[in-house]
Amino acid sequence: MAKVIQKRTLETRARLMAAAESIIAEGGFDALRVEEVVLRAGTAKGTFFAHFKDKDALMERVVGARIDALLDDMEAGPPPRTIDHIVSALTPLCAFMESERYLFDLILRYSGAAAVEEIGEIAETFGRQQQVFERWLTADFFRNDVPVSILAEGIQAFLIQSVALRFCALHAEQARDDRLRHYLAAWLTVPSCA
Amino acid sequence: MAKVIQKRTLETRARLMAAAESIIAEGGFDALRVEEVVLRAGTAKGTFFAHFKDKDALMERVVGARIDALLDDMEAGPPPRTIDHIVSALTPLCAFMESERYLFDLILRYSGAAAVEEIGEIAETFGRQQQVFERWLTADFFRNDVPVSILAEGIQAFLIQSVALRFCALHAEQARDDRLRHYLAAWLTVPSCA
DNA sequence: ATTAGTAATTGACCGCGGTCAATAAATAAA
DNA sequence: TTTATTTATTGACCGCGGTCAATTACTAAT
Repeated sequence: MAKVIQKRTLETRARLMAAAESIIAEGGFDALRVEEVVLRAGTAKGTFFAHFKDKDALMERVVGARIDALLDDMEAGPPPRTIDHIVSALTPLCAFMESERYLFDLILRYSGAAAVEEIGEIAETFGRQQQVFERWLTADFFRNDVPVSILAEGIQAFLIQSVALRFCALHAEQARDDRLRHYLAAWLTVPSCA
Repeated sequence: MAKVIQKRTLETRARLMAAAESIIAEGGFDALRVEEVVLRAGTAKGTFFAHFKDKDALMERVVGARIDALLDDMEAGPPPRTIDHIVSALTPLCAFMESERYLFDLILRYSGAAAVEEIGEIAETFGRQQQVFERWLTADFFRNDVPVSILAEGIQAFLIQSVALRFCALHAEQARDDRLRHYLAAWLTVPSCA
C-alpha cells in the first residue's frame, strides 16, 4: 500500500517550485501570482492546486526553507554571551522578516500551527527557534530566576515586536537593533542589587 | 471651501455601517462580504468603495470602535497594583482579539500605521493602549529600572504573544491568562535580592 | 426656472485565488 | 496485449474584492 509517486509528479512539482522561486527572485514574495507560476511551469492552473493546498502552502514551503537556513546559522555558532551577541545573532532573521510587509504578515499568520495534525513549515521554524533560544539560555549567561521556556518565548515576542514597529509609521524612525537591545536587556538581565 | 457633506451621503454611510454590523452580529467578522453589505444597504457595489477605501477600512472602523470601548473601561478604573490586577484588566481585550482568528490577523496587520499621513483606527487604539499602560506603570507599583515606555511596549508584546499562542496547536492547551501572568511577572517585577 | 458645476451613485468589468467534472496518462491485473 | 484501476492534468467556471466611465442627484449662480 505504499503510495506510488510517479516521476512525472516530481518533475511537475519541481517545475512549479522553480517557477515560483524565479518570480520571487524577480519581484519578491508579494509579486507571486499563481497564474504566473503555472504559466512559467507550463501547466494548467488546476495542477498547481493538485500539488499545493493553496497559494499559502507554496509560500510556506519557500519561506520555511529560508528561515531554516537562517536557523542553521544560528545553531552553528556557540551560545551568545551578551545581549549584543544575541542581537547580532538575531539580525539576519529580523532582516528577512522585515524585508517585505507581505512576508511579515504571512509569517505571523502561520507562526502558530492551525491544527495539530498538519503543522506547517513556518510553524515548525518557530518551534525550532524556540529550541535555539532555549539552548542559548541554558548556557547560563543570563537570568535564571525564570524558566528558560518563558525567557525564550519572550525573545520571540520581542523579536516580532521589534520588526512590527519598523512597519509602524509611529515608530519607524528608531533602529530595530536598538529597540531589540533595550527589550532584551530588560528581559534577560536582572538589575544588580546595590 | 468647506466641503459640503450632503445628508444623503451620511444616510448611505449609516446604512452601510448598519448592514455591516448586522452581518457581523450574525456571523462574525470573517463572514462579512462586501456584496452582502451593499445588498442589505440597498446600494450598488461601487457606492461602498466611494465611502470606504477598501473592505479593511470598514473593518478598521468597526474593530477600532470596539477596542476603543474596551480601552474606555481600562482607563476608567484605578491603575492596577498587582500582576493579577493587570491580567484581569487585560482579559476583555484579550478575549476580543482571541474571539476570531480572522479578527486577530486583521488587528495585527493594522496595529502599526502604514503611513504617517493616515493612521488607521486600529493603529490609533494601539497608541492609546500604550498610553494606558504607561499610566499604569507610572503609578510605581512595578519595576522602575526601565523606562515606562519600554515596559509598556513589552506588555503589548506579551499580550499579543499570549493570544497568538492560543491559536497555535502546539501551545493551545495552556490558559491564556496563566501564560500572560507568567510573562508579566517576569517582565514587571524584579526578583528580590536575597 | 434655467443653467452650470459638483458630488454621489451605478453596474458592467477586471484580477486573481480556488473548485471540479471530464479527460488523459501511468500502473496493475487478466 | 487488453482491460481495469488508480493517479495526474486540464480548463471552464465561480466567488469576491476592487475599478471606472457613464449617469443621476444635488447645490449654487444667473
